[in-house]
Amino acid sequence: MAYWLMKSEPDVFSIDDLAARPQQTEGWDGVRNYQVRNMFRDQFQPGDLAFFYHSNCTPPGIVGIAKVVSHGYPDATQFDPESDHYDPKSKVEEPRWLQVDVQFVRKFRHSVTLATLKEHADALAGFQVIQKGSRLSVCPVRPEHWAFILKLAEP
DNA sequence: GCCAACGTTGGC
DNA sequence: GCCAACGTTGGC
Repeated sequence: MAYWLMKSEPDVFSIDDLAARPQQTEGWDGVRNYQVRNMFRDQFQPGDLAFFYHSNCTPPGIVGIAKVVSHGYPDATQFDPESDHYDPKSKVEEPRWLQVDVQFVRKFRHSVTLATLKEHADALAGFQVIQKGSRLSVCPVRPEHWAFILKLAEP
């Protein structure tokens, strides 16, 4: 079982939105980055856990946990001309973009802000989110980092 | 296959 | 709103 971090802008889709969905489950669609596509395709497994990260907000940080509940599968929005994520170059026979489904697990009483994460740069060496210029919307989390951050969130 | 131009992300 | 960092595109 692997650990992940998934970013979302709370104005667009927050952890509270996830908790309010039917079955508390939502398709993580609209990702248009090949590295993330490959992670969805090759590495994501049902049962994996992910930190839910709020980006582009004040303050940015990890706000809770979601569970991966599907393998990677074609993202329907790439074929929908009405969608913001429409990709005219993607073919149904050969979908370019994948999504996974995630389910709400819990929200932290206190989120772990980016500033807090940076204060623990030593313990979190190699953690992508505190790397300057890190822009991947989905990234792997090492088990020791996962455990360390959990202790920050729920001491 | 290089690389400049462009678009996007996301912290501040 | 600014801007640094990065990914992608497309001309050559």
